[in-house]
Amino acid sequence: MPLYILPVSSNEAIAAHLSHLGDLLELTGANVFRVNAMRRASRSAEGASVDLARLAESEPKALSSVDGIGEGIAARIVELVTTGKCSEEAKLAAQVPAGLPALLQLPGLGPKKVRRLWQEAGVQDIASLATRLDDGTVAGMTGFGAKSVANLKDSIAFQARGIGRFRLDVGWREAHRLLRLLDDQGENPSVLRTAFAGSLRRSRDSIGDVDLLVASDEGLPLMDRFCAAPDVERILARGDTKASIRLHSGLQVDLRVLPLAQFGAALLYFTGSKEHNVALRGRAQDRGLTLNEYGLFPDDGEAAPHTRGVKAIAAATEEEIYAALETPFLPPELREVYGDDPLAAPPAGLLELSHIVCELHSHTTASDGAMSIEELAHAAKARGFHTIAVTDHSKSSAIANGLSEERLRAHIDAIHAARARVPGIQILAGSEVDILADGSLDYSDDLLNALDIVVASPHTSLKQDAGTATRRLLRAIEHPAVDIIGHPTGRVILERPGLEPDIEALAKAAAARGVALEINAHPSRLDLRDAHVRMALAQGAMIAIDCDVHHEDDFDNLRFGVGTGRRGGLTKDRCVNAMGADALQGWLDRDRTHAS
DNA sequence: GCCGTTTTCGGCCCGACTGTTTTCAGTCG
Repeated sequence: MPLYILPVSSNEAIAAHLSHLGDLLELTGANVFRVNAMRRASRSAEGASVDLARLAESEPKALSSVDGIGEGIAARIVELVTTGKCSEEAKLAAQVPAGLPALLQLPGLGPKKVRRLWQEAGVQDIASLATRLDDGTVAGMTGFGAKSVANLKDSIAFQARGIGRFRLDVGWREAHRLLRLLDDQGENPSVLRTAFAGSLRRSRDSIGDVDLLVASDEGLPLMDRFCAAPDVERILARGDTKASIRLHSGLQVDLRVLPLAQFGAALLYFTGSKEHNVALRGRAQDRGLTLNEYGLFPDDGEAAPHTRGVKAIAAATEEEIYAALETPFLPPELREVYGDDPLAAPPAGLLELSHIVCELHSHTTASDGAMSIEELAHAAKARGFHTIAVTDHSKSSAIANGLSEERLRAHIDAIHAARARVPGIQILAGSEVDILADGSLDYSDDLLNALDIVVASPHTSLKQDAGTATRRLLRAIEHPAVDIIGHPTGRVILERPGLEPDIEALAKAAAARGVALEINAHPSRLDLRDAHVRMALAQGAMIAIDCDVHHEDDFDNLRFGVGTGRRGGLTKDRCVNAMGADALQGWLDRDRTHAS
């Protein structure tokens, strides 16, 4: 979709323009390295920890300090931010049919073939491609045979199902199901090790496909088993060491089978990101080495050392490969391109799942949860938590059975009473209070002050413009009763974008007030998202990671929230849920009177 | 278009698989 007429104020919007520009360059036959540079800049913009639009206005020269953005692309960003369009993008868009870039998304079609379909068969968009496939035009072109035609028809039908990316939990579930199937619940002696890689392992907020690795010396039976797995809709590719299937859900799953001795190299390679791999290969080259999916080898100038009996310097584990490259080990979540050094060491004390010792956002049967106060407390205690905050919905969330002021007063008493029945865990009486459209809260100050903890969240009016949303959330942050801003943007992954507030401004105010900004761990939210976490940390804000528990299983979503935090560089000391009981109480007792 | 103790030009990761091909181009990750 051409975006060049929309105002450009967010990093995501800038990234979308650069990506679109990359498509257009590719379709007009530009140098492949220019195209790649544009793609790389787009990804860099998307993950940048600074607000590029603000930088473009205040200090445009600093744009070039972002990895992958040089003078040329910096100038385009300045143009986008100041005029709302990019003249090069507009010029190229005028040369290319508007529906053509969409063809690049069809599996099996790359820039070369799309260009030929456009120039030799007059294909303008997916509809005209379908026509040319049906009337035999495409089958008559050199390089396109009957199989290509059939595959393209399948690709179009698949795309028409509207299946794009998938939520992280879907990938997690399928990855574990298929790996269990392949190793026969751990009983298959030929399976020496299994892992999932790709964006699932990097804990991106959505995934395009699932990558599975199996260490085994007997690949073919595993390929058979994989391709015959329940729920396989179509086998997309199948070789001796690699196969791809599509499930009925539309999710594509790739399997690689390899010797155990090369597992680390393959895991590294297939975990990516692509940019991280490129950076590591560059590091290898600097040291006279060459890195591929089979290992790290001395570079003798010849290709494919693994096929020529060259002994690998490192291959069995990721750790030994990083060590041999004299590069600090990077956990998968940080293998993206951020800032000016993509191979910079991870922050000391990077948050881990085991650091989380309390849950501060949960619901009971009083509003829309499935557990009673006691059941919730027992479930939290069973997870080893020292504190659970009961934060049912406030009165405006009528659809979630939000509590009236009167019901909340009785609920507070019920929570206090439950403390005696569930010893060994602190049960906080709280509320998830709606932040109304104007930034006011859904309960009186008097009632809010009677609570141990207040999570304030936006639930409605999620299409406000950025300025209004920023003012709305700032007002909530500045309310002295508020402790946490819950799912600050209200986005739902793959469904709605949510608010686009000025995260840096919110984080600055939150830092001044001691308010934490939440990473809601539910896989449909992951809100704040990774790039927002980076921005918030840079401004000094504290972060909360909460499961927004409605059902007992929701505690398991913590891994996704922690993954998002780690992607944002979150350390243990900046996460309120990693505080011990005393420190947490100290935070809740902080001075709320000082002005920001 | 970006990048640089091989730095202002000349590189830019590389191997598996597919389909259409008789030796390889294109796509994908």
